[in-house]
Amino acid sequence: MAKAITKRSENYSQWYNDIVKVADLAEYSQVRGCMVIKPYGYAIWEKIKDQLDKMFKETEHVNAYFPLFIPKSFFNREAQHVEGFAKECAVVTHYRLKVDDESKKIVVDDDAKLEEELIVRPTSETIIWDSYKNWIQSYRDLPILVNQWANVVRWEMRTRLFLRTAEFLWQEGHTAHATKEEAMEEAMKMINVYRTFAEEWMALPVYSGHKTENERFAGAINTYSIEAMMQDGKALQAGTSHFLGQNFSKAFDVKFLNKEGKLEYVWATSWGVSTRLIGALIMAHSDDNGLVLPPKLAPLHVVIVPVYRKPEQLEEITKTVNEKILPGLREKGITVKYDDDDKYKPGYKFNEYEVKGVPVRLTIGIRDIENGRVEVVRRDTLEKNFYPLDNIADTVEKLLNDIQNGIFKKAKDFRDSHTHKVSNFDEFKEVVNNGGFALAYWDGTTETELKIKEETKATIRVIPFDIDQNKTKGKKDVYSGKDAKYKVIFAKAY
RNA sequence: CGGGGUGUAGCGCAGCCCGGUUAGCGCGCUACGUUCGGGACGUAGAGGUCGUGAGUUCGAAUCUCACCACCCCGACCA
Repeated sequence: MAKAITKRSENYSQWYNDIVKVADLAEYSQVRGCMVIKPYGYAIWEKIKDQLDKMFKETEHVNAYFPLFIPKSFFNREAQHVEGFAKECAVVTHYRLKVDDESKKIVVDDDAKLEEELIVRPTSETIIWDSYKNWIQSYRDLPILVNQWANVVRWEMRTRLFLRTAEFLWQEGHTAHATKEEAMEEAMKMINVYRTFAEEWMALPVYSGHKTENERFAGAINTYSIEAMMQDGKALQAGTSHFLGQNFSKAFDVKFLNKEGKLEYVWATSWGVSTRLIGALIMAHSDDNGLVLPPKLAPLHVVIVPVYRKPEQLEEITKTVNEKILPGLREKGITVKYDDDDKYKPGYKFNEYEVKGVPVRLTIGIRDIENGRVEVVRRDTLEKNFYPLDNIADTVEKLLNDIQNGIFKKAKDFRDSHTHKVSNFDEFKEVVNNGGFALAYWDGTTETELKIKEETKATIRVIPFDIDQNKTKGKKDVYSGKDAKYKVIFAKAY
């Protein structure tokens, strides 16, 4: 065993690191906290990106691109926003290097100091709203429904591949609207897009709902979030959508003339998901044998491994594969690789594709051709079966569907069985400490929320949309014992 | 920023305490041969500014000082 994977039960976070490594998704670079996303990891990001981009366009959004650098002064405009990001900004102070006369080494040229420092964007609200000021004069200019695919930098203290890196890739939608209602609707629409994407494409069941005031995005009036459960029972915030009210339009003085001829401030939203989704994918579905990917996001759906001894045998297998397998699969839009590389043995290949989470493997040898069959292995269950060569494309197509649905169900069953209603604080602590979501009543105060966090490290992940909050009457807060306002999900989070 | 740790071949490490010829080991890599239905084996080989700088010494991977970088555990975060 050249590539050992730590078992989840032994050390969950080491297991995660091992998966990233053996599946060849990413590695740390020479730059602190920054990762190199390797081709296979990037291919997954491209699948995510392509589908989301399609969904954004279906909801009438367009893409644009804004600068990487933001003048420092822009951050002064929105007080809460600065406060949220100031502590983790990379700052550009100079624009030139020179060779030092004495040491002969490259040094920063002190003569090339910037008049005003530039901040490497931690998020783009400020620079975008500065532009929107010029774009918007009339209600006829609204709405603006723009998305940007970009990288951002947040100088985090502690980083983890995909989950929290100093630089990460994401998309950020920034919309401007004439009315409050329309903006609120937009924020809700986009959290639902995220939810659909998570559940239908990532096979990742999520709870969606409001964030509490304390957990809100810096500068937002309201933040919606989708929260997923990882296999250690911890929560991962997988996507957020914010109703920003008029905070940014006021900060950047973006007004429009309405139909009545009156000047009004514009209403805003922003929403984003990042390469963190790849971390979610890994931690939700993978097992001790390696990565497990939902077929809809797998860069490669099917790999075909030939088994042979002599060149003539390989030739015969190749002929069969080319004639009877590849065309049918490709016709169905299934991505397939025939790995006839003679440098590696079948056993090596089996493991290679298994750790990389390729959903379906076909193994074919001379014996199989004689019997008109092929061995089919599904990655999620590792089940092996022989199927007739004849309608193999249909078989594989159905199998891919089964896997997509199967891993969603598995993840949902896991989440549901680790989500518990708790009626007192002892139960609460037990659920949260054992890894799980606690459904509990909350009195609605930040004070209680913070005390619970201090004692248990659990936070309110979300005030779920699909819980009728009117039914909290007569219920008591799980910690304070005061009258409950909401029924919420508490958990330890990444 | 507080606490701990590590820098030696592409990767993972030993050697350092107690200085001494040519700096080792495993994996990986290259060539050839035998293998090939779950990570094959043999033989031969290539690969090193011992993190950087200064000092002690006849002699430094090893001792001293400074610096740099990274990792782990906390507080903060998508």
